[in-house]
This record gives sequence, structure tokens and C-alpha cells, in this order.
Amino acid sequence: MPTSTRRARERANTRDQIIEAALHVLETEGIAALTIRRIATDVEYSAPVVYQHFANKDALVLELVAHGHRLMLSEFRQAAQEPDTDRRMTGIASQYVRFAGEHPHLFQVMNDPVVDADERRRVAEPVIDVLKELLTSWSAAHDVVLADFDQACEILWGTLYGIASLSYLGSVGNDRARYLAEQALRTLLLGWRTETPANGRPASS
Amino acid sequence: MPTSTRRARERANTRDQIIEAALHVLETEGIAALTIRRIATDVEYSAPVVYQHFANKDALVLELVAHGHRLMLSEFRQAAQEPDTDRRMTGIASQYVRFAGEHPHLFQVMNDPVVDADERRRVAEPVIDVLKELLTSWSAAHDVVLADFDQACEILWGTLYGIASLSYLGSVGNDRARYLAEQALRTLLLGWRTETPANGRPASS
DNA sequence: ACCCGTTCCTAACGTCGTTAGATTTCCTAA
DNA sequence: TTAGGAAATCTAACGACGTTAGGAACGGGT
Repeated sequence: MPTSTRRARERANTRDQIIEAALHVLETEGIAALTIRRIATDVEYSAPVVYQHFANKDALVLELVAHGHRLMLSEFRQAAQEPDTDRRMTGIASQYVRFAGEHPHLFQVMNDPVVDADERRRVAEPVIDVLKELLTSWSAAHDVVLADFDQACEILWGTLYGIASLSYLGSVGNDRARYLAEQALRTLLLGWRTETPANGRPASS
Repeated sequence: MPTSTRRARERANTRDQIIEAALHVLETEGIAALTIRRIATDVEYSAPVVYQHFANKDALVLELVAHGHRLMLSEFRQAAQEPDTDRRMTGIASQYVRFAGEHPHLFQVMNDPVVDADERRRVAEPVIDVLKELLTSWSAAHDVVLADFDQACEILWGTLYGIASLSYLGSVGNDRARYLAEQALRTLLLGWRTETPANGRPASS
């Protein structure tokens, strides 16, 4: 049965082409330019063809979001190779903000409420897992026992997102935002370390 | 000339009605329902009338964003009356997240990249100023000399925004987000205090 | 050689933001 | 008191959007 497999391959191929074209438009021209008709034109098809591969526009956007998280994950894994646990944490912070600066429109869509909350949580999970691993190894290295590990992770995640957002919401440039993220992380880690008495028992608060 | 002033008053009146109607739609049904035609219907006019008061939809949305910041500012001023400087800081954090939880759609639009960055910075300035005052009095109360005051403010602002965003981006509910914000602030403040030696000279980093 | 399922396109629907032009309303001034 | 004109408002329309319906074209299996 060669024909059916070839057909399936072609189908998957054009699907990938659509994703690639959509990603290109998103990254270079922003979310406002991301239009079904525009994408169809770019892959040299008519608009309805897109609906053979995606239920609707949101489903296509979700695919881009998933792609973005995979990309971010790969960059994180790279930054996670730094041996020093403290530099590893600040390095991740810097990397996160750098990603937001290098892919502003993608980053924006990755955190846009239009994509379903459950779906976003699902695709973001691997990235958060990396963060958890890093925090685990950091606290182990410093004999810090966090009072609430999940809480610390959520604070970390929120802080990174907030400071990365500064770079396109506010007046701070990406370089400064990266520095801010590093400093914020240093301060948070210092605070957590200070909360823990020298004997390594959990902090009170 | 009574007639002209009355006309002006009527004009301003319908303008306010439009803003009020738009705000109501936004808060109760979200940004997707915020339509020129919908607003016009609600104030019992035809759609083009809206354009006599606002250049375009973005200008109207900007007005809502400004309103949101004024609202937030008034709530901040209330929370800023707490005498204890530490509780004042954590109280502001809690209040910020609470606002995001009570006005999710408004909060979302207040931080949406579709509104011009300069405009957003302009309307957000008074709120940030309150934050600066609070941080100033806090550091004074604890003899903490921050190495970079503006940096600390930006970290604060970013952290609050990030954690508030968790409540509708991620899996954490608003109550938990408020708690997270308080804890994050406590940790940050602890970190900054720890950076400062006992003699009150600025920290090294 | 026919047939049928897949693939694809044109045309259309309803909605959006926005504009043009006509129509109505209402003050002013002769 | 009425003619004129500015202001206010409406209807109709334009182009673009996401999306769907219906038919044409293609291509492998009988």
C-alpha cells in the first residue's frame, strides 16, 4: 500500500508547511498579520484547505504555542548544563527573558489568554518541570529546605514571566530586563537561603 | 450662550455613557464581546456615533485602560494607609492581585500589547509612583540602601504583574496568587535587607 | 473505461472596524 | 415667523476577517 502512505505523507507535509508559514508570519509581522487567508496564500493554497488540517484558527495557534514551548525548552536544557547551581538559576532567568526578546510575538501568544488555559498549562509543563529540577538541585546544594516547594516554583515562574513582560509592556529594554531577571532571582534565592536557619530546617513562613 | 454649553454637556454625557457601557461589556463579557456595534446598541445609538467621540476603537479601549488604572490607584491609596511598612508592602501586593482577580478582563486589557506602549506607560505612571513611594519609605524604615532603586521598583512591578497573571494564565486560583504575591514580596524584601550590611551601606550586587 | 473517494477551489454567510452620504433636528438670524 | 445652516444622527456600504457549503478536478482500484 504505497499510495495511501504517500498521501498521508503529503498531508503531513502540507500541515507542516502551514505551521511553518504561520510561524514565519507570526514572528516577522505579529499576531495581527496572522490570518487564515494570508497563511493559505503563503503556502499557495486556498483558505479552506487550512481547515483540513486544523479545526479552526485557535487550533493552529495552539500548535504555534506548543512549538514555542518546545523551542524554549531546548534553550533551557542548554542553559541547564552550567554546573554552578546559582549561576544555573540566574542563567535560566536570563535565557527566559532573552527568549521573550528574540521571539516577542511568539512569546506573547504563548501567554495569551485566547489559548485555552488547560492547553497552555499542558504545553508549558515540560518547561516548568525543568524549573522544578533546577530549584530542587539548587536547594539541595545549599541545604535549603523550602517551606513550600511548589509555592517557590510558582513565584519563580511568575517572576520570570512578569519581568520578561516588562521588556515589551514597559520602558525597559531586553538587555535591562535580562539583568533585572538575574537580579530578581539572586534576591529571591538570597531570601530563601536567609529564611533557612544554618541547621537547614525549613523556614517558618 | 446657554445652548452651546448644553450641547457640549450633552456631548460629554453621551461620551461618558459610551465609556460606561463599554466598561460594563468588557467586565461582564470579556474583550471578545467588546464591539463598536454592541456598545452603540447598548447606549441606543447607531455605530458611527461612537466615532464622534473616539477616533477609533483603540482610543476607546485606551480610555478603559486609563479608567482601570485610576481604579487600581484608588485601591492602592487605601491599602497604603497601613502604618507598618512591611505590611504595607505585602498589602499592596495582595491588593494588586486581588484587583486582577476582581477585574480579570479589565486587568488583561490594561496589560495588552495592543494598546500603545507609550500610552500604557503614561496611564500606569501614577500607580508606579505609589509603588516607588512605598519602597522609599520601606527602605528608609529599615535603613536599607538599595544599590539601584529603579531596578528594585521594576523588579517589584514585574513580580507583581507576573504573579497576578498566574491567576488567569495558570492553574493557581486568585486566593493562592494573593498569598504567593505576599510571600514573594516578603522574600524579596528579606533579600534586599540581607544584602545591606548592618551599617546600612549599599549592597555590593 | 468507469467509479468513487479525496483534494481542492469558488462563492457565500455573518461579523467586524470604519467611512460616505443622505436625512433629520434644532438653533440662529432676518 | 420663517429661511438657512450647522450639528447630530442614520442607513448603506466597503473591505477584511473566520468559517462553511457545494461543486469541480484528480487519481488509484475494479
